[in-house]
Amino acid sequence: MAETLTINRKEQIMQVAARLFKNKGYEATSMRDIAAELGIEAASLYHHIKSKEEILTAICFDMANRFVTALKEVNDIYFNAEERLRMAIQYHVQISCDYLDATAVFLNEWRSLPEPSLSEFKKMRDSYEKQFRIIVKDGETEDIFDNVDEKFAALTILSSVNWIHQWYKADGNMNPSQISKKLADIIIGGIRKKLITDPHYKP
Amino acid sequence: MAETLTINRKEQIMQVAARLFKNKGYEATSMRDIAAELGIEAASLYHHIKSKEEILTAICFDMANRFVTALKEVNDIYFNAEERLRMAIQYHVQISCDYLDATAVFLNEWRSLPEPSLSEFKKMRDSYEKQFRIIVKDGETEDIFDNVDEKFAALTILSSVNWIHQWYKADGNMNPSQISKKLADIIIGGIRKKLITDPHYKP
DNA sequence: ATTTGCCTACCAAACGTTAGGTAAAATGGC
DNA sequence: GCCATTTTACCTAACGTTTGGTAGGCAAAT
Repeated sequence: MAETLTINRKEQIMQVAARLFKNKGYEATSMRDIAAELGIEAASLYHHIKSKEEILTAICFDMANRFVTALKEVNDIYFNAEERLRMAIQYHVQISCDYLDATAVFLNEWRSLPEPSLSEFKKMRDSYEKQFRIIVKDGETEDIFDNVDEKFAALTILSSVNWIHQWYKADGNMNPSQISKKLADIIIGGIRKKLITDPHYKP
Repeated sequence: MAETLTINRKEQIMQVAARLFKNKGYEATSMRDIAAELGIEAASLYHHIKSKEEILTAICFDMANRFVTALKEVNDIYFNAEERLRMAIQYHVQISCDYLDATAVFLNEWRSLPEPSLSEFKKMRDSYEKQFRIIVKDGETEDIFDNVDEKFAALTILSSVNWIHQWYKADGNMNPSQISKKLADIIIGGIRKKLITDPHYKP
């Protein structure tokens, strides 16, 4: 979550919670843990938030909306499949790096969402994944991508980008733009149509 | 875990626990949950196992050893980097599919391991990842792989194979061998050296 | 005077686990 | 095969601790 000069207590709670949820897991993080990080008592958190579940729900749906909105933008601005895929990966990587903690929570802790949020979340996630499938399918139609199983390709793409929260460091030697370019190169290189004149190519 | 005709109670506990840990998470799964699945009382579990943590530790280290052993075999049997990488992916995929529940626990629940198991686990995991890096590096030396950042490539490879537990179904339309071949094709296709005669290639 | 944001005290429920007991199964001697 | 003894695998009851959360109070800020 983006840093501002002064943030209110609720926002502090969300940020600390996201960090602790990422590192320990939602279930293993107590309200007393969160409060201690903020230098207050657990009961005081309830002045600002309704419940522990409210925190998790907010983090997960905030991230879901970011990813969905970014992908919509990609589809609105770009037209050919390779560009869309590159940009989709780039946006996804950028958001993941900008919101590392919340992304980790989004990816790993949704199982603890209460119903009906859980079902709703799964729908959003499935819809997001389907968009990647459509892009791959369009690439095949445009004769630029191999005839891969587009569900498989989409899952592979998403799985490779969804691990960044485990190793990315803002002060590391790769920035989000470089990461997304390298990732896109590998993935797109892997699903792009090959010519038989390529002596390294084995069908 | 492989199915045998009759398994003892301890093995039943491990299997049920792995399934529940995968679906609900370790922390959110109580001993009463596990016992209920087996039709007994939670206190009865302690006749067969020492503690909840013992279950998690056993699952995680059992899987770690499987992956490590398989990779060692790959390195002993195969010699060129592409073959090693293909086989490493194949073994990894096969094990993941054979032990879906335990793999998910291995990948997602290690954070709850007690010390010193946690530190030991991280070492094993880092060592396993380093082996993938060596394979990629060797491929560059053999002039078959692009000059990619081998840490990045290894992480990308592992991230793409480590999502299978989320969507693989034994009765689906792809078996582990097909999955590993497709995955290896995409990944290796993505990191393989390209010729400038390839008209689709943009440096 | 009212609002805000914290505190302390407390609650009911849930947790992993221990201890003692008992019935059924297994074992070994005859 | 029978029987006494031992072992096994469960049960109930209970423990100490932790959890998410409520309620009332108070001091500082508005």
